[in-house]
Amino acid sequence: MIDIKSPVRVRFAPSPTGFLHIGGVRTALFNWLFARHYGGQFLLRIEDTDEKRFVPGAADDLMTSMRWVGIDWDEGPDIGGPFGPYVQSVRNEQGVYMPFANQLLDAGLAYMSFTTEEELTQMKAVAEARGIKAFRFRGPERDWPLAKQQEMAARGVPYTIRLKVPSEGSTHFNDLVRGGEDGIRINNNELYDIVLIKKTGMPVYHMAHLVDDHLMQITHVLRSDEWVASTPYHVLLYQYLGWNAPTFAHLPPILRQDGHGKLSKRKDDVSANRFWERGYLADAMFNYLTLQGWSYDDHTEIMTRAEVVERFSIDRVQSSPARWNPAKLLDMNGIYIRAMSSTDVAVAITPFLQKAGLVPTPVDSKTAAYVATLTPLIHERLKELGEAPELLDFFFSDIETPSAETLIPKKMDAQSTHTALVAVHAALSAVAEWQGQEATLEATLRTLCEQLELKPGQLFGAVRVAISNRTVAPPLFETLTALGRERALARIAAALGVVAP
RNA sequence: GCCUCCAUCGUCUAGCGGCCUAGGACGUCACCCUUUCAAGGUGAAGGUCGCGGGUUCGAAUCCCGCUGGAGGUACCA
Repeated sequence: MIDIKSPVRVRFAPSPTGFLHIGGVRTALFNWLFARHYGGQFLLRIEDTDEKRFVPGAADDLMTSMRWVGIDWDEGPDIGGPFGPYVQSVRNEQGVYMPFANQLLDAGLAYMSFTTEEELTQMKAVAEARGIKAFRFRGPERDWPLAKQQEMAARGVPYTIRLKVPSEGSTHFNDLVRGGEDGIRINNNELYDIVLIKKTGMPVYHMAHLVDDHLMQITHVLRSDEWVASTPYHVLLYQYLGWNAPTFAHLPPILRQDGHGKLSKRKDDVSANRFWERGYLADAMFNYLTLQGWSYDDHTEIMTRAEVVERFSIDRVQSSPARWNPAKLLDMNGIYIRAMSSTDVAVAITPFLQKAGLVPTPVDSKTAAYVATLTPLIHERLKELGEAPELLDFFFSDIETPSAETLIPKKMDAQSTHTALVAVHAALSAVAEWQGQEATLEATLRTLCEQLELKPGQLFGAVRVAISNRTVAPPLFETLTALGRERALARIAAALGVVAP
């Protein structure tokens, strides 16, 4: 059992470079769960130090995605907080980072590097040509006196500020989920002098996130697995700055469905907003994501938010990768949909019906009532709310008269189908009031089956196709009454024309 | 290439030295229910616990090697 000291402060710090994808949501979720379980704070910070990849609106989009899944934050760009602002570009404008870079410069733990990117690639190429397997950049200026560096800078030569990484020894850190008891150790000669401040004056991730984590009093860093390789730099930076490092926990990656590589928003259709667009329930997504890299025991899967918060522990976070499994998510979504009341489902599917043009916007009370009567017919058949329009469209709009091919049931021909449908039309016409008379209608058609010596499957099938122009539809008699006597009879009449002799 | 991490049914996972002839879930298949499709019920197939060595009376569980996979190797995060 890992002992976590309260109070904890954790954060999710995405960079606004596009839609938030499922992997990002999972990282945010685990941080949130950690904070809520241990009664600490969870904050959101926007890391927009990459001017080139910045996408306008991405920060808002990502907050929408997080809220959708049910992740709220105690401090953040939109709500502020005692350690704000929570956007790095703004913090940089306020001069948050430079003093610390200067502190390192003064202490001789960082240096101004005048080596250009071109020169660097050149140096790499030369090293490679000479057979040096792994080129680890250490700037020639690292041994210059600070005065000489400042002199160059004063002449207007562009420079970056690089961390002076030791060439010898090793750097070690512990991780709550990986590396075992001994933690992770890396030889310093595997490291290179990373850039802390770009020549534009903008801090790089390593610098910015670390300063912010310290200033914002972050106690635990739960982040994606891809950061373990750069954690040694962070450990070094904490030492150089004289700060205590937070506790690290690197979360397992979510691999693509084929297991080849991490989930990526470019190659995989996994941006969070895609899921609510298709009719995934936030609760289902929450529950599914919870299980990507964490488990409670050997059999419990369906859990409420409160239960997960109560049960979450970092000990049970998996160190091996999870794999994106849409089929499992789909199944879970179905479970959550079935757990809803039909009234709630009716409300939930309405936007999808509107989007499909089946229902007016705003929806009038009469249509809303109709949707409510239709919903029970498809409720348990729904795995994505977005499937509702295709399941219900024939209730809202005219159908194409079915072809003879789809209309004629198994082991029957046009002649017998025609005879059957004529009989159906007559028998059904004889029932004057259909409202609530599903049983009467059923009895009527079953009697007809006996008279015509047909199996229910055959006769019912023909009627189903006649009224819906589809072979798969909701239960027949509920469909009939929901459609209404007049429309249903008209459709049957139209259909029997198709198989007329 | 080098460095780091990871390794149980197709997939997600339980398992932290004897309860394991390895449990659950998704998916797949069969049967039942049944007017189609779902849902529900029952059941089945599916893992020599990546491979090879150790340690131990005893290993999926501990150690070593190998293999495989992932991540990193940017003035991106």
